[in-house]
Amino acid sequence: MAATLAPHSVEDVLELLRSRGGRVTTSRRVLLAALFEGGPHRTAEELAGEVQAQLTDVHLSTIYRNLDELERLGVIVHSHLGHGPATYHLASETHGHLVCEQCGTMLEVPEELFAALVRAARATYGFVVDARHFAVVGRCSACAALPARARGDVPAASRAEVSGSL
Amino acid sequence: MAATLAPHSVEDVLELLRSRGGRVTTSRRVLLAALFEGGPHRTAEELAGEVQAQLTDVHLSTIYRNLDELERLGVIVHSHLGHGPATYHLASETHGHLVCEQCGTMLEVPEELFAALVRAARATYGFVVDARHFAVVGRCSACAALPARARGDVPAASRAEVSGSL
DNA sequence: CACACTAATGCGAATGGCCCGCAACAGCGG
DNA sequence: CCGCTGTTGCGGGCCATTCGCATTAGTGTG
Repeated sequence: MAATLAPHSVEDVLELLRSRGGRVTTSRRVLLAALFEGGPHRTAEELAGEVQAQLTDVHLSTIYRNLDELERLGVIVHSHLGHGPATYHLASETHGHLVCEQCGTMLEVPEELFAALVRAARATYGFVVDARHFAVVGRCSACAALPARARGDVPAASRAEVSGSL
Repeated sequence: MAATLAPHSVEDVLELLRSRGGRVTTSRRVLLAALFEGGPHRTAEELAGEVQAQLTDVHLSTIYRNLDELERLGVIVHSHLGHGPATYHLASETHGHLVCEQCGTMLEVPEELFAALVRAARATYGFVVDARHFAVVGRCSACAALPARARGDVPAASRAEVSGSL
């Protein structure tokens, strides 16, 4: 709910913002443009980079504040993939994540994959699952094929390559 | 190896440790005792507290290093519940977590709850899910009943009370 | 049982991700 | 054009975790 504010154009969001007593600033406009144009899964820092490409003086903390605000408005959502920084994306582009804890590859998966879990959690515990917020970790098909507990031999060097070649 | 090292007594683990070229130190002994005796879901800092109650000079970084080591051996597992610090518990006491992002309450749930997801992920993507490592977030029955948009009004003050009254 | 070899530790400092307080600034309604 | 108040830049702070390094202490061996 929250009234399904999800699909918006930049202008729509700005208007929503204004209607809530917020103000339309350049940094917000640019941040929104970045969110709407670029791919999903960008970290605050990446987004900051994109914004700063056009507006050199935008401070990281402003990015965080604006991301928070947008999230409060229901426009975007952030997820924690693996151990690294959170990633942000439009609420309308929502999906689940499977992250390989061995090689760092990330798979985006449709929310339906979680349907049974969502149903069971609600039925059994009255708990409404938000399958998008935290990634589901495990091992991807390639790594799963390796000798099971090779983990000891392969330190977490992988982490550097989060999200593989996506 | 590779093999179900999960259920151990303190001594078993120490022996495993030694057999891998590791050394049995007092801090490890005490840390293991804490892990075996106390409840699940303790953070590194909490564990450090318990260890230091008996061995005043154990440094936090030693706790982290030992926890890492134990995890590498497959003796313990750590999970990320909500946004706070990670929690550690014995691999044998494994279960999933549902964390309410509104009030912070945590539910421990049997792994079966994830059975369908695990099956689907493997069937569709060849991905082997580890449902324990990251919590599944959402809203608990109480919070789900509230007007959906209360989020903006209730800052994340909740985090302090993680794990509610369990 | 002493020794050497090297794992483990204490310590402090650093890192990374994120948030805060404050004073200056800038939308927006009037 | 003004003033009210939301926003921003900036710098510093905080928390969880990690690192480097010199020192200490398990261990198998002789």
